[in-house]
Amino acid sequence: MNAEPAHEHGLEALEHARREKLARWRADYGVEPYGQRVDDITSLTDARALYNEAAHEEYAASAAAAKENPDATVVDNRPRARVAGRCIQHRAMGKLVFIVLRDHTGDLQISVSKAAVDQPSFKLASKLDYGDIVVAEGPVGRTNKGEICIWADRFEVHAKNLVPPPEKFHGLTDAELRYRQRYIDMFANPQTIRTFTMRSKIIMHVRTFMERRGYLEVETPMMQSIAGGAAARPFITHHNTLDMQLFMRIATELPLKRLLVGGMPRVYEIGRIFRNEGVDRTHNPEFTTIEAYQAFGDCWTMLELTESLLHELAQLAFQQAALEAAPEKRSAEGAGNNLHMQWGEHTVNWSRPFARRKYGDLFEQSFGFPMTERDRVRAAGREHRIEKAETLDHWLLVNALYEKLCEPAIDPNTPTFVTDYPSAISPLTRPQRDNPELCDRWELLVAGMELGTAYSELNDPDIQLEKLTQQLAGADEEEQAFRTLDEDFINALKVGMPPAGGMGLGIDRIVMLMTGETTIRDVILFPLMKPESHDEQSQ
RNA sequence: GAUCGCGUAGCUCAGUUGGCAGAGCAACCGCCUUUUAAGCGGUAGGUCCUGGGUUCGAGUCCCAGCGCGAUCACCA
Repeated sequence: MNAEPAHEHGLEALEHARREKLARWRADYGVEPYGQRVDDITSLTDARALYNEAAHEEYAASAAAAKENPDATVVDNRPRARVAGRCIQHRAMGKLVFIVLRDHTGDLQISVSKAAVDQPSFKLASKLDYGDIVVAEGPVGRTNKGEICIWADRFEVHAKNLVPPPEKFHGLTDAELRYRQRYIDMFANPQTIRTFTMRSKIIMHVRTFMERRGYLEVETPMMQSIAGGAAARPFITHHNTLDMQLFMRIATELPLKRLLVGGMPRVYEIGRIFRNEGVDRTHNPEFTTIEAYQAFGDCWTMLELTESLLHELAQLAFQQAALEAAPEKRSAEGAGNNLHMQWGEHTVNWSRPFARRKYGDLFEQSFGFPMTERDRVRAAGREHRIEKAETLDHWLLVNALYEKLCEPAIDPNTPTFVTDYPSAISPLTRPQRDNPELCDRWELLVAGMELGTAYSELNDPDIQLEKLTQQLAGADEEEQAFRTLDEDFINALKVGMPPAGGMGLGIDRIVMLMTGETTIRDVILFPLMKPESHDEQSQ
């Protein structure tokens, strides 16, 4: 054997050891540890379910009899399975090796006996590394201790692991490494695949729900020359041959409304949007929303739609939690309409109907006077040290106070629609006929998170132009760099948009609530990370 | 951006009043046909995040920086 180069240490030495093993396997046994197509693989969970007690007993008895009397025949009617998985535990006991494999469905033990396979296979099995990907085949039986186990008579390595895997009991807990090397996190922490499987099921359910309701799914541009529909800072990019500045979209709202103008009665888009803002437990720069628009609906149409959708998703999550029984992450109780789901410190009650509270009532409840009393609002602004309390527009000040005191006062355990928003902070919403200071808009709050918003859409081009112009006038120097009046949108309204209800929901936050994950990074496969620093280059 | 916490072997973590750098797992060699985080014997593995300072002596104390996390602010 080659002497290990003296300069290698740590990670390099560990990889070197595995490369040497790989070379030995090729040279000594003629095996190729990077395998190829294998058909008819049974998942580990399905293979476990094949276990047949009677067949096992019959086999065990006849094998014991055959030991006493060499003439007796061994009866083996145990079901057979071909499985594949990554080695996550390895216990070699001389002439018998126990290996625990893991796949996307779960874990299963296999055992390789020296007597049952050819010599190369046994050598591979006994020298297998944690992290290697294996194909094995044999009868499904059990061990003396009762563990269901495949007694392999075929054993192959189909991918060699060269990178030392995380510690097998504690797994990978370092949050940064979990996100940077998600492919390791996924096999080290089975919850990760469960969460993203649930995410997929939720999105699929949203699509079938919207289809049932007669909505058409559409795709609109992610790269736009004007980033409209929200007030966030956009990411800026550039098209080379057209020498043109482009923005990544910050909302899907304005293109979708153009589709209402064009004559699509019900449209929705599920897609990624991009906001150049801070990163924290509930914000990732790119995230997924659903926006839906229904001609001749209003914000109450959207309320019913949203409440139904979320209630169905909660039922789906409830069933899933019951199936998985992953009590450390998730506990859910109830049946039918009675759905309580734990999320962090909270227990969210998804029973219908959700709560409805008027914005103004919440304000008055917190401050003891109506939000329309300008002098008292100004005084409250000073008292609660709102930034620029002296000069801020009345309604912006109301909203600052609302967000500081009223929003946190909403019961986090009860999904709550806050309705009747001030028009002044809702530039795309139609003012109420009998009280234009308020508008038909709601926001949905669950567990302290804003889950979404909906409007009765403003379809009067003149009022819309006035509101957008007003908003632009209030923009500071930095904002003016990326805010432009979308004249074509105004033109579309001039062509005529039917009255409509529109709604937007944050898919990632919904997935958080339904899976019990309290960090948005745990429901986004590859959350945005700073590049890893290389000390030689920085500084 | 502010505050707090953390940064020690591939992973998970100890490290006392400032006094020789530690454990378990993983790796390597050996033994073992029913293990369950297998066990037993042996070997190897360290820029204690980086830079400065105090000190006879710093993983430990001080300063600055970097990275990560949490909370807050920002995000209609």
